[in-house]
Order: sequence, then C-alpha cells, then structure tokens
Amino acid sequence: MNTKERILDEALTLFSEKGYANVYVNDIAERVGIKAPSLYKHYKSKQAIFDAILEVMRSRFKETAGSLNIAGDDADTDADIYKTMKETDLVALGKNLFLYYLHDDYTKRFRKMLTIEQFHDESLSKVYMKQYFDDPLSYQGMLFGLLVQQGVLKTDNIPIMTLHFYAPIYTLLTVCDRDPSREEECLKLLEEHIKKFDELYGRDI
Amino acid sequence: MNTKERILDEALTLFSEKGYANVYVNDIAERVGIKAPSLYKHYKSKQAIFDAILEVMRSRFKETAGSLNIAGDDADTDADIYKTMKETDLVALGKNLFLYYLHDDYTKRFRKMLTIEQFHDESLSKVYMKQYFDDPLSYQGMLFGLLVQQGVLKTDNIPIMTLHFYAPIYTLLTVCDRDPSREEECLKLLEEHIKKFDELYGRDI
DNA sequence: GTCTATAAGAAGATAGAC
DNA sequence: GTCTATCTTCTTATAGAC
Repeated sequence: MNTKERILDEALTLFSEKGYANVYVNDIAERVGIKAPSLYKHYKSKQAIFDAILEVMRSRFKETAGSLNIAGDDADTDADIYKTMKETDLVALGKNLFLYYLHDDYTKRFRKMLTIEQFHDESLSKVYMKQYFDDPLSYQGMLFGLLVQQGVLKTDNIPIMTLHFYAPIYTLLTVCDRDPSREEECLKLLEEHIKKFDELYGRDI
Repeated sequence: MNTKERILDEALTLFSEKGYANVYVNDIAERVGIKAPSLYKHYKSKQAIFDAILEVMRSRFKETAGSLNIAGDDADTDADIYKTMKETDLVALGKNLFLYYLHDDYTKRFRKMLTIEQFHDESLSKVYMKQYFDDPLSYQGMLFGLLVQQGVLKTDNIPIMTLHFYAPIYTLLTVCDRDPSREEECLKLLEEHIKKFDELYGRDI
C-alpha cells in the first residue's frame, strides 16, 4: 500500500472512530508516519480525503452489489443453493454472512463512519439507507420470491417475510457495532432467529 | 421556558442535526437570541451544556421506564389490554406507539443525537443500546411471556418472538429518522408486519 | 515527496462595563 | 444577565528549502 492509499486507510479508521470533525489532519499524518503538510502533496484538503474515501466506498459497494445478500450477487444461483439446504446449512450460511459484514475491515469502518456522519450530509443518509435497507431487502426479496415459487418457503407477503428475515440481522449488527463484547450473545440470537424463521415460514399458511 | 432551558433546547436541536463538534457556541447563542459570552453565565462550558442534556435525557428515560414498551410502563396491565384486543386494535396500538417515538420532539432529537455521538463516547453507546435494544426487548419479552401463558400467542422461544416483533419496528424507525418522507411507506410496512406477526405466532406450534 | 516554519482563521472562553 | 472587546488555543493550509 503506497502513501496515498495509506492516508485513506488511516483516515477511514479515525473517521469511523471519532467522526470527521474530531479528527485532525495531524492525527492522520501521524498514523501514516509523515508530517501533516506532506499530506497536501497527496490530497488537496481534508475534505478531499473524505471524498476519496466515499469514492472507494461507492465502488466497493457496487462490486458487492447490495450488501447482506445471501451468498453472492446472483439471486438465481443463490436460490438453487438455498433449495437443497438443510436447516443447519441455512443457519451456517446466515452466520457466516453476518460475521463477514461484522468483521470485514473496510465494510465495518465504512458502516461506522456512515452512522456517525449520516445526519451531517444528506447524501450520506441516502447511501446508508440504500446499503443497509433498500438493497438488502430488494435482493433478499428477489431470492425469497424464488423460494416461495419453489415451495421451500410459504407466504402471501414476500416483502414482509423479507423484513422478518432481515430486520433482526440488521438490529443485531447494530448491537455488535456498538459493543463487540456482545458478539457471542448476538450470534446465538442470530442462529435461533434463522431457525425460527425457517420454522414459521416453512409451515403451510 | 427560561433562558437556561432554552439553551438546552436549542443545543439539543443543533447537536441532533449536526453533531456536537459541528455546532458552535455561537450557533446556540444565536438561536436563543443572545450573544455567545452570555451563555457562560448559565453554563460553564460547551461540554457542560452537552452534559446537562444527557442529564435531562436520563431522567426522562427513567420516567418512561424503557422506551418502545407496548402501552405504558406496567406489563401486567398491558397484558390485560392486549388479551382482549382484536387484530385491528393491535395494529392501531403498534402504530400509535411507533408514531409517538417517531414524532415526540424530545425523544426524536435525543435519538438522533445519540446515533451521531455514540461512537464518540463509550457511555453513550451503552445508553443507546439500553434504550433501543435491551430495555424494549426486556419489557416486551415480559409482556409476551404473559400472553403466551394466557394462550394468546404461541411459541417455545419468547426472546426470539420478541426480537421478531421489535426488530422490524426498530429498523423502520431508523429509516424514518433518516428520511422522514418515507414515513407513509414505513407505516404501511409496520402495519403489515404486526398483522403477519400476529398470524405467525397466533397459530399452533 | 518530505520536511520546518508560519500564515490565516476559527472557535471556546474570559474580562469588565452596563 | 447581557453586552463588546479580546485572549488563547487549536486547526487547516501554504511557502519554500532539501
């Protein structure tokens, strides 16, 4: 990683921990191991560093095509996988997914930064909501639609079924972001949630 | 409302919109209609204003004994009410509750401020989680426990049932906080959520 | 590209008159 | 309690040598 990239990396870490306004260019430079004025050879201003982070974030989000999708970014393939799964596989899948979003370094820091800065800039609210509400619900809704067609799950209201699957995952993620020591407890709840979800929506209406 | 109170009120509004670091004592004074130095006759420092807000918040939270409880702060009474309710009553109740927490001025500003500042100060994370995760789940869990005893709802896992009720409410609340124009959409989802919840957990296991 | 020195300005807080 | 004037400190950013 070159200096320009390291600046973004350290800035993201600091912004996600303390928020933009509480991080000084000096702090960033110190972490990178250079003096503050040297930063300005790489970025025009502190704001430019922030903007560059958002750019990286946007392109990464595009790559993964909607976060918290089930197994990848192709709902048809995912549905095939899902169809032949036993309950334990489903739980393992949900758990791994949850852990990925919880622990993936970039994702995690982006999410924390968005949470802190979302009310500061309206466009960030929109990014946050797309990433953590609209995209997951849309993707998973598509997937659950297929599973309902195939008779794996049963419901007359797919959007609500999707909300019932996703909302607990989202809620538990926000808990772990705030207090990592509760991860074990949340994972247990996540597991029970998916089992019960499977049970509730596997039955005939 | 005297000047001292107005300072807190305007500061809370500003903090919830822009975050502590992005609000200047001058901004607060301007809103109150006095000059910045006059603020210091009422509070020792900007931080003291913030601390005073937290104090008000804590005492208000104590009064309402756990937010997002069902009807009030007495689970036994609530359970009696719930028991005799038809589905439409349940939906109306959940809706009114949701709207209260969404629109109550103090609650709303507190919540937004906590969301922004939670990573800045660890104690605020704890306040946030107690208020929007532990307390609601604990209170509603107690209530649902009674309803299961009475046979109104059926489950072998009350904590997960509670999570299934609460997580969508929490998730939709975070959506509306970020984009008030989506309130109508969220209210519709909320209504369908409660109906479906009632249906899923009203059936025999 | 990195450094030291420093400018320019913002923001919190105080002094002292009224 | 409120004001004007001012201090102090912090923070971003630039200038210019190496």
